[in-house]
Amino acid sequence: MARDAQATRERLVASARKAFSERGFERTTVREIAAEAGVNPALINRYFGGKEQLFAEAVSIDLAFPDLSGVARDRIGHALVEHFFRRWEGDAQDDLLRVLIRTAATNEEAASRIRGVLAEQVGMMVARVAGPARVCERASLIATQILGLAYARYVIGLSDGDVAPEVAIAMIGGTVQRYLFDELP
Amino acid sequence: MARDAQATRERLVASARKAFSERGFERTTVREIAAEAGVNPALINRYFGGKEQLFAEAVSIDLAFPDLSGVARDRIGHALVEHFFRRWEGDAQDDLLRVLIRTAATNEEAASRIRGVLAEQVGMMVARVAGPARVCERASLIATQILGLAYARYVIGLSDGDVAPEVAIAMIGGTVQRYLFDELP
DNA sequence: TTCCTTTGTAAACGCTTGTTGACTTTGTGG
DNA sequence: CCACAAAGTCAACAAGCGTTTACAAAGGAA
Repeated sequence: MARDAQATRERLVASARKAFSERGFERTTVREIAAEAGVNPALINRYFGGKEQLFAEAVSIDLAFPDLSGVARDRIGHALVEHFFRRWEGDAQDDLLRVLIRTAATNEEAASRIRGVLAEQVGMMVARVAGPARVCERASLIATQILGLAYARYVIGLSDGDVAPEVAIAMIGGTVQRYLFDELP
Repeated sequence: MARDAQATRERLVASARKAFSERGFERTTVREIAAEAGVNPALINRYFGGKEQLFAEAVSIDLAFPDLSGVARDRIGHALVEHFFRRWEGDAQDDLLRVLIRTAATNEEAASRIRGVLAEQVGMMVARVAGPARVCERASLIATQILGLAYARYVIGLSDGDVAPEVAIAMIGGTVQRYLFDELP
């Protein structure tokens, strides 16, 4: 080995995540990514094959749902919303959900990725806490609310002044709670 | 007058709306827009000054909230969600909210436009039906849910199979109802 | 040391983009 | 009829993009 190729790969992936999360896929240039990583743009092609493949590699998301077994049944919705808020408050500039939400707007690959996360991770969580009945519908309903919250905060730019975290956790938590457990028509 | 410049302008705006709503701002080219309108790309610069200005002119949105005076107080949320569904079911390919949601992801001008609509139109509606107290918070909460619904359907591509309209109207209508009238913490 | 693979750079390529300025067509008022 | 302004076309521009190709530095093995 010479001059640690592994490390440069990882720096490129990190720069890519940051750039994609700030500007989305189309507005981000490989030249920017390479510059931020301190290397030559050509390396992106050498290591990943191109911009598309770098994106695919940079964006693999894990919602990391918390352990809900110790949470009272009537507080699960609130716990989930609180989980996302905690995740977002930490200034992880490269938060992958943010990358995807921004990028999915004009990128089918990213949209498909979100559908996958929805079906697998959210669906799994719903099945675990609320049982197997109508999992897909409940997961989709929850997704409309959580994606909307993320979109409003990080794309539209609504601030804590517009939706204070404690208000959001209380009210939106109640909504998720309903989507989890209320009887569907 | 010769060869109706007014009509050409309007055809360009219509093509622009359609293109922006399908592909967002960056992915749409002035050449596409002009081709769809059946004219030369140079006319976009002649009439609007450039792509940015065409976008600004093409996107001026009116949510067109229905008259809610005849709706029972405990059904207002449902009526609102139903209103949006009706709006979206009609295959208005050039629906402006769709344009904005897609474009705002990477375009600050569009994001700012949504903030404006939120503050003015949604805020106004909330004030009218629920009174002046904490209008901004209620409007923001409603926005997270409605934007999320639109995002899920038109960006992520969730279908009626994932969230059937009647289920969505019932459940999400209930949510909007809570955001309008429930006591906030 | 010498060789040779790995890691990185430099410069250019081909393409598409938004935009521009000069030109042509068209309808109409004098 | 005929000029003339309005409406539209055409071809080219400069800039930026992702990508490729050829070449230089680096370091371990022989």
